[in-house]
Amino acid sequence: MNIGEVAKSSSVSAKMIRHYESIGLIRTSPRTLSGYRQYHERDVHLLRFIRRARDLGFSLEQIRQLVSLWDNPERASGDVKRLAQAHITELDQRIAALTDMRDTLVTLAKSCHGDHRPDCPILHGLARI
Amino acid sequence: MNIGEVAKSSSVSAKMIRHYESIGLIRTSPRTLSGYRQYHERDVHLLRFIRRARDLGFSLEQIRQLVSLWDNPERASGDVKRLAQAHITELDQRIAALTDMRDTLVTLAKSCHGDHRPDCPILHGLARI
DNA sequence: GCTTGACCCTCCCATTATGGGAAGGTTAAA
DNA sequence: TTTAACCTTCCCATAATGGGAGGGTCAAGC
Repeated sequence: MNIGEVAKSSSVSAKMIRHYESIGLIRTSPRTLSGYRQYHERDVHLLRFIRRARDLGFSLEQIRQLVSLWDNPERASGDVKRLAQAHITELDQRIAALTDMRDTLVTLAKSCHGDHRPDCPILHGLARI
Repeated sequence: MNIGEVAKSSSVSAKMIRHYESIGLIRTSPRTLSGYRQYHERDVHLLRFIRRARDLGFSLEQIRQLVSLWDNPERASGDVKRLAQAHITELDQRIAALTDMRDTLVTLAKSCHGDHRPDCPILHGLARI
């Protein structure tokens, strides 16, 4: 399989596949005589795994750990669970921070009459420390 | 005031103040003969405004618009409110996306016994498309 | 056999917001 | 006068992704 076909079936762009190779997230693939990268079905699986983990907000560094666990039949499921739970905690913190921002903005926006008059509590609220 | 003092009282690093100047978010400041940037109290206010907007998740492009509204006594409060509400919508979408990720991960983690055994539903869940 | 279009290759640059650090000039206090 | 704490500009780095240039390759149709 050439890179384009793998890209299509894994939903990871060819650009990104080359990038993942260059940073060592996936192994370098064999090449044809003319230099084309050659892939197999198992590469598609790995790339789908990576894509899905990205969609779930894992960083490439975290995915690197997940991949090494995935590759390793010796790993304990506890290792994977710990990684997942650390990531859940991280997501919770980001959600809480965004929710705080949102609530502050909603409060500011409520107090603004939002018409043609120049006076605006949102700007006052932003200016005040 | 030199840049270091402004940085301290606005909570915006000197590095960032120079950067904001270079991208035209704030005006170029006057210099001393030896080239030191000189600031006044109103610059501290503006930088605090920017800092607070950043903390609320506004991008620098959005802040550029807010600053021009702030600077402009002619602007209608409705303009500001529209910007704020667009940003609230954006925050809501990001919160929803993160919450989805979190819920998926929690479901996966729950189904994983998390002990020394190698079998792990989290990895199966990530691998499945 | 030759053209053509769809591939593929590498390399460089851009994004967003922030920071590190080098190399060198300035200021103020001891 | 020395010295420490400033300041300056310039280059590089981050994370993840994409755009595009310049050029090679492959397969199908003529």
